[in-house]
Amino acid sequence: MSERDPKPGPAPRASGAPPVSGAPRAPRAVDVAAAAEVSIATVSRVFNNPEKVAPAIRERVLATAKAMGWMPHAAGSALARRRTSIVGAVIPTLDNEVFAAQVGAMQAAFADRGITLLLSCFNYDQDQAAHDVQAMLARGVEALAIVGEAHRPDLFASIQARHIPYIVTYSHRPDSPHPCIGFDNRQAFHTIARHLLDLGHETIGVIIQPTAGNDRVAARLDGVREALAERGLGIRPQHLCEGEWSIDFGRQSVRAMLATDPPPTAVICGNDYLALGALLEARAMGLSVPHDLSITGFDDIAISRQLDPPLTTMHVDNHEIGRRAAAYLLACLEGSRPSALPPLVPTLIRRGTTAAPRR
Amino acid sequence: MSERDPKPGPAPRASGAPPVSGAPRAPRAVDVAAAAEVSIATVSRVFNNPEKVAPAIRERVLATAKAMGWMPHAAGSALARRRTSIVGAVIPTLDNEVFAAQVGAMQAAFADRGITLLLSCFNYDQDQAAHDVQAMLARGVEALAIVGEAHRPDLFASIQARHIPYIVTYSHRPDSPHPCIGFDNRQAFHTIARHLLDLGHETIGVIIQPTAGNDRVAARLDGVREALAERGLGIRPQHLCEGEWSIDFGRQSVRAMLATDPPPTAVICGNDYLALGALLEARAMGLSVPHDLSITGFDDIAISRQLDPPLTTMHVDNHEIGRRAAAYLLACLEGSRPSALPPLVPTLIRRGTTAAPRR
DNA sequence: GCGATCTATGTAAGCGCTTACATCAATGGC
DNA sequence: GCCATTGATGTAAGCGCTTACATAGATCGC
Repeated sequence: MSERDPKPGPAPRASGAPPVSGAPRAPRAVDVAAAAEVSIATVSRVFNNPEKVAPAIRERVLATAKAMGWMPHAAGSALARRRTSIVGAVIPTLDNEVFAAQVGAMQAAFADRGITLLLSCFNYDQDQAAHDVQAMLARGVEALAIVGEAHRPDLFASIQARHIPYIVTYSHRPDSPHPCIGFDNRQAFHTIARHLLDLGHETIGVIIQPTAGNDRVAARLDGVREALAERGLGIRPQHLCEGEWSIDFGRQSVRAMLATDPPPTAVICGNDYLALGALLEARAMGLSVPHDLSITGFDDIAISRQLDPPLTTMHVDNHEIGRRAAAYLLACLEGSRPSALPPLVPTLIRRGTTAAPRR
Repeated sequence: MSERDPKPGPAPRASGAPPVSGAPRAPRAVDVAAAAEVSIATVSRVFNNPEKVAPAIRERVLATAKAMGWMPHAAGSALARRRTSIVGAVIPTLDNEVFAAQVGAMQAAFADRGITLLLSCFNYDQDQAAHDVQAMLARGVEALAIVGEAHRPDLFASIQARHIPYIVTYSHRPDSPHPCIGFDNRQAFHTIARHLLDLGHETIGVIIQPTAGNDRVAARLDGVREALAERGLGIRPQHLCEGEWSIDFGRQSVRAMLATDPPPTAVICGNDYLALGALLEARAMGLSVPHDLSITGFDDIAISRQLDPPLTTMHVDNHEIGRRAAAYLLACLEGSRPSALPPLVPTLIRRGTTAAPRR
């Protein structure tokens, strides 16, 4: 057909010639097309619209591709199709089983739809989170799930500028500007505190993660304060320990608290890891739990039920959060505009670490 | 210059015109170039070879890009550059803190070099693993880290066909055909068994993960058998429980074992979760650990040290495995061909759950 | 002061793929 | 039996970016 006038310029790579040296290039669609004696378009159709290709040819192409070990290269198709089939998940850390479970569930849900999950762990560092989101946007993620809403405003701004669907997980505020799937942290801790108050506790300690830059944790503390206030009580400063969640921090906090006068008769912990530490240390100090000290956790991680005594905590179904987040994003990607998501309701699991205070 | 003869065909998108409807398209390099009054090549250089651009222009382009919220789109650059800057990690599950730690460490190491980590959890299913690897290859991963070497042969074959570097983690056999970073599972369990034998135990039970399709676990069992055989001992069938690793399986196994006659005086567990279950159940049954029953774990997960009594186990530095795997792959990507990797040596941590058997 | 050398920038050719449109053969209606 | 359909396949135009090479000033040596 139309001959293009040969211009000076880089000599076109002689595509038929064997590679000059070393590593054999990966096969491309055009190679498969040549080998199967069809056009490149047909090869593409076999993989994207198989019903549009005659069965005989389809099989031949499939066989050829398999023999050559060829699969459509994602970068090329992403470009042509303007769809990367990648979504991103932004979580604080994999070291907490709670987030690992969410990621696992999302990954499974997306994999079913041929969507790849990109993961970022921001280690509770807002700058890291903002940076990671940028990187994900550059990678062309089509949707984003993010733990918590206490992030730099430009993080959300840059997502919104791209008009891609996103969802905040592990948190739920009715008046949040963001779509979110999770539970009401304040309400949950209100429930826990109420449980202890109803048992007759009046001096209640709190061991909690750092509240700065963590909306979920701040809400939890508020929930406790609110419940106590309703009974005319408060948290004494010496009964409030805030620090990195870890079993060790739970241990040292409970030890410090029990050295105060009067000591608390119950301790509310921001998560199960802290509660675990509190429980182990209390027992190591020779206290009887729950009679000398009641302890509550949050999340209901796997070991909590196994402890002696088993931990009273609130159960959160993190796999369900992951699944619902994935379902929401998937729905958005398919064009529907899902309506407000109902919050999950964590349930109080009364086990062996709470009881009425000793008189 | 050379006019191309206008042919019938799709009308070129009037790129200057505002989008006809709805969603504003994401800005492209060409838009930034136009706005900054430079060529598209200069824009690209600003982001890839900034030193080749005059400072004044560089700043102008940077400012324009920022104002427009533009970043080079990964799919486009991957294609042009023939480098995706993606590597894949293939692990059994995130529910085990051991693998979560490896992934976390790798992710951090790669992120430093601008490399994105793609994650797949194959849930101990070999077909899933093979499938996931295919998907990753299609995504253009430039390297791959895979837990264990008990995989379908075509999994390794397809990696090798692509000539991309890979590494097997959490396992180390001197005679493995694959580069690997990990430890000698057989040796490690030989050490554990020896520890118990040296304490005077002769009736030793084993609670272990399914060995089928799991080279690491099979090697562990071999290690125990070998150590016992050296003393003329063996594992009685009723003292060998093989099943899914979970705290509950540890519990029920120990209960079953203790109902046999004679019961074992020590139990070797395939990992800390199983040991945890064994310890909790033994205590719940009123036994004194370690005097009535010695228990060992493997991995040294976070809670193990915190238990009462603290668990005797072997410590494996999984973050280190992740870091080394990442370092190895990074080195390969930079062209060097690192030599054989030395195995890590897990260390026996004698804590409170092992002692001489009661006479 | 003039050609040789550099340096900064622009031009355009792909990277590997998808897909709108063109084409061509086979089919069916009347 | 001929034209309008229909269905299968091919052609070629991008998708957004990088980079080899071309080019045009600026700089420098003698």
